Amino acid sequence: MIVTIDRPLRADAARNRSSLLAAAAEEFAAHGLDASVADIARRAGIGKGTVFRHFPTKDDLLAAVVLDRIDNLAALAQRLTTATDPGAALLEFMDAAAGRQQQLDLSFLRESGEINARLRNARERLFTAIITLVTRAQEAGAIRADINGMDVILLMCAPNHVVSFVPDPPPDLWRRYLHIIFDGLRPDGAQPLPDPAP
Amino acid sequence: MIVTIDRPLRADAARNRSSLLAAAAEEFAAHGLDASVADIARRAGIGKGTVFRHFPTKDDLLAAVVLDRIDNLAALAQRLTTATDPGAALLEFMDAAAGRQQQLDLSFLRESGEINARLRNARERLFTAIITLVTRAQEAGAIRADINGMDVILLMCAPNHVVSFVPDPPPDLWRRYLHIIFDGLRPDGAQPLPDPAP
DNA sequence: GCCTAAACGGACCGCCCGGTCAACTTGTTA
DNA sequence: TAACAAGTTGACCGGGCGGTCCGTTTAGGC
Repeated sequence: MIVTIDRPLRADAARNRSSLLAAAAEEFAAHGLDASVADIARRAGIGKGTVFRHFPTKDDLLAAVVLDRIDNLAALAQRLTTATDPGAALLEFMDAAAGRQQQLDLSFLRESGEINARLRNARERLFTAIITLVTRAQEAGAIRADINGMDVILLMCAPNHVVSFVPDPPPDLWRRYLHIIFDGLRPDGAQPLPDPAP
Repeated sequence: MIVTIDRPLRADAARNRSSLLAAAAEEFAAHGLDASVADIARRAGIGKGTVFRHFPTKDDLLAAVVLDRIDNLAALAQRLTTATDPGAALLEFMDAAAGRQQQLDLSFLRESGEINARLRNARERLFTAIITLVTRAQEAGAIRADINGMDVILLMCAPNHVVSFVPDPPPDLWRRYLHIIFDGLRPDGAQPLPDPAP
């Protein structure tokens, strides 16, 4: 068992840590998981060794970036569970979720393993909040009944991915596809879905 | 200028070439662009050097695999342009397109550069066939008017990508998401899309 | 201002990858 | 069946990656 005493970070270390996280977020957004640690370090203006002092592994660094985003999303989702218009609330949530590069996050959704407890915890918060969001929207008749929290999680990431293939995407193009997908969730169509939700 | 005389391949070379292509398709499907040439060669039961004799570059090998798929898709799309029910035809096409791993293909859709002429040609055929498919479906009132051929191309790849994040996906789960997305293309919703098509 | 532990940084390591090459094997043709 | 071109192969190369290490710098309590 490893015992770590959380003494406060030295001022310069704290500064470096935050610019490192910012740089990592940008670099991962730009190059996906292939972003190199050396590039991240360069962008943050620190040495490569310093990166590994803060995060023992590239994966740990990625996890920290993702935790940040999942945390924010979970907070937003929880806030929206009390909105007056449940349909609009769900749309707003998916809009916020799709607006950022989420590919990385998704790959962490399935890791059931030994990721750090905070991440697993944040994921749990996010999941349950989304489920309430979905349930309320269904009760309000805003979306079809045979939809899942998982469906929403999966679909909200599609727009960004899809847009990533067009050469010079207008910055809001993803909204177009989110809109289409959200329309697909509406109860109008009424034909049952061919497969059960995961 | 390089002049190549197309003499017929030796029997063993032809055999190797086709098992190489099959192995490459499987390996790319399993590991994406990160599939290593060595693994592909091993799966095909040939030496790594042989791979590079048939295709001077890993990218050329990928292009050959993709060409195959694009060709098939284009043929299907052309066949469907004369179907009696244009709405069903478009759905059938998207179904066939989504049913296979298309991520690779998409990345080639945007390469305007110096990819080989056959590939560019097949892509062109695919594009125009899809556009007719979409136009006919619109004239039949099966899908909304503010949709593009490009929209269809982009969206038809989303289901597979989305499903790739669920741990042990049932083999037909992608159909669920294709269905949702296709419902989003239906004219019922009627609210105009927030952004113009690419 | 001094001292020490904390933090830093970049040279360095081993690994894996795409791609090359020259020695070897094999299909083909007369 | 002989002889040659076509094809095969795996050792090898250079480069880039994640990760390590140790000499150097620096923040902050006294």
